[in-house]
Amino acid sequence: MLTSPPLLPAQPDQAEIPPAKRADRVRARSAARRESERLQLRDHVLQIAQRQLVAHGYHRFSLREVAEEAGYSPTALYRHFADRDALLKAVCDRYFDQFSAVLAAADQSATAPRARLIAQAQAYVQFAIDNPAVYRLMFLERPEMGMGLSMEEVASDAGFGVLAQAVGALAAAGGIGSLEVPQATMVLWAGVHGLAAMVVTMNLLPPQHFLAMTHAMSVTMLDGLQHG
Amino acid sequence: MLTSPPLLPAQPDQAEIPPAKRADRVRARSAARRESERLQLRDHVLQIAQRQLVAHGYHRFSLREVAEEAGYSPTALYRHFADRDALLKAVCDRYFDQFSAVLAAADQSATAPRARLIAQAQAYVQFAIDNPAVYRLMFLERPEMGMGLSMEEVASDAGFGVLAQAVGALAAAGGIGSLEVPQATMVLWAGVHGLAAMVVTMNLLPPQHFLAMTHAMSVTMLDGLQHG
DNA sequence: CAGATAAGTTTACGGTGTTAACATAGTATC
DNA sequence: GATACTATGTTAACACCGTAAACTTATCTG
Repeated sequence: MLTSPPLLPAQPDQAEIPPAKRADRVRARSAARRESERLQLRDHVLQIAQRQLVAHGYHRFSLREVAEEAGYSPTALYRHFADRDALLKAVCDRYFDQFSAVLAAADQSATAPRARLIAQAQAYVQFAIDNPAVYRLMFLERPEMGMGLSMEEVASDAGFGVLAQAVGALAAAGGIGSLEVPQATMVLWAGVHGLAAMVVTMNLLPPQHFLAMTHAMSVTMLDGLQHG
Repeated sequence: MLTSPPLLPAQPDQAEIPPAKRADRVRARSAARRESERLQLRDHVLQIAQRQLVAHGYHRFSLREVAEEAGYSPTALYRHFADRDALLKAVCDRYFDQFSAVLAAADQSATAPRARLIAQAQAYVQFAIDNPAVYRLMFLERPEMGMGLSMEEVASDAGFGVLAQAVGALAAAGGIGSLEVPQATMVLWAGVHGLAAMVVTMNLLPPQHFLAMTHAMSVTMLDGLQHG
């Protein structure tokens, strides 16, 4: 919000500002600018990496090719990422945020716990249909790179939180029989994850069928939980 | 079934056998022996490939290293396998037979359809626990190599047949509500597959917990099918 | 015996991730 | 303001990888 900007930026009265403080401010802003440039570059590289991952899949994904498209020498990326897997993990993290948002949106499309969970399941599998290479990277190819997801990582994930909360609401409404909430949560996740994994690793059926099967699986599990 | 074998194999009377026919027999047996040697070598290589796959996983698996351990030059294996993925696919096929046998054995450990299906699920996940790298190769890394499993391949698999038959028996006993048998079969498979996939790609929980969860998931789905 | 066929080797090509040594620009310090 | 330092690149090099082509050698065939 600048007030009636002149053609030339107003020169601050240098006499009123101690030179030392001004130097400090310049230094701070310079550092901030460099940091921002660094982040911008990182973002640029990640965007390219993301597209190449989608295009070629995990094991054709090439660090050198990313560097070339980004306009760097092959080894330049090592200043920003420890190694190939670190770069892919960064792509992964970015998608986890997006995935959580998708699940949260689906969750808010309904109010009854049962309907919320069904909507989540549909959105979950739809995400896998839309981003098969990404889903594989996020959930299936973890052991090929660094390491598999730990329970702590999952528990702190926003998307898992959305699921866990809906299951809690279901339990509060008496929709869960003998199972504990954490177990019911894992069972529901595993069931939908199984369908998603099939979508992204096999050529069994056209995607629409998998959405129908997701519905069937959801209601089957929810019925089973209620009567168990 | 040889009758009282002498110390030395009986020499067939050469005078009574036309030389031409004997030559034919020698030729046939020579071909058979060569074929047998070829299969034996193939088997040997597959055994080594199998161990290295388990040790290193899919994407560290190296054709050259297999050749070295088998005592061949790197390119020799191309006489027996089209390429790296063909070799891995051969390993895969071998394990599919073993997997089917495991499922069939579990199926026969019970008589009631519900109990048969629960036993199958337990054996299924137990197999994944015992052979994580192999399970990944068989079901999760198909797109990285040639191509994903098709519906025809699955339908013709013995293991899937065991499952489908048990689901058919369950339906005959009135254990399935509104779902069709094929859909119920896929839902059950997908659910258990989801747990197995988690076992072999994540570090969420110790394996025993997953066996307990497999039981919980099985009964939940079976209950849901019945009341659906 | 001559020729075809199969199995295996050597050599070579283009690709990969990654390390080490060097260049350079921008910043901090005296 | 010269000097040292740090961040960010580069180039060169290493050790792999899968795979194709040409060559050698043994075996079987007519």
